[in-house]
Amino acid sequence: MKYWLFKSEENEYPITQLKKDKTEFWDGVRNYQARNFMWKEMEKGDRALFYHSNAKIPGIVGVAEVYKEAAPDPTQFIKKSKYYDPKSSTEKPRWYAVELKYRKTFQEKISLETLKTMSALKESRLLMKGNRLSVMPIQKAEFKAILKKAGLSATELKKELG
DNA sequence: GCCAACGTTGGC
DNA sequence: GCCAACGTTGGC
Repeated sequence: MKYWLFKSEENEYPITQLKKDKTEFWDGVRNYQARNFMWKEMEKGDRALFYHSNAKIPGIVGVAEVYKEAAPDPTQFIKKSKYYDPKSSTEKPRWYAVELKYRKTFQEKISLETLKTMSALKESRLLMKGNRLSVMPIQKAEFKAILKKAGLSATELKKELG
């Protein structure tokens, strides 16, 4: 079981939408590192923190899981799509994405400001300067510390940790 | 809306 | 393979 963090712009695709949709194919990622995490490393059942970026108060708002392992992102083939990539082909797709499944919304958002105060996250990739990755790995201990901060009960914590 | 910090592209 | 120009991300 691996742990991840997915960023989503709050005004584009908030967690409330994922909750409604239940599952969502995470298309539109056009960064090789982020793609490789999804394509090469993610497995069904992996847990993911859901982060709202470009929000008034950016922060982690809940938990999702990898529901389906990576498949070619169809938007790369659609000329009219803003995610269209003329250098990609169906024979050799360039972009892959996983499907996420909603799990849980925190009672309260854990703001970026709060995250910065957590000693468990001192080494975290999320807080590293200039980090712009929209999909990134999270250490199990970091994931756990965040769930604790979110006020999950021992039972819930165990369930979300998997 | 600004801008720092990247990542990508393409000419050479 | 270098690097300038350009595009994007995301906090503020």
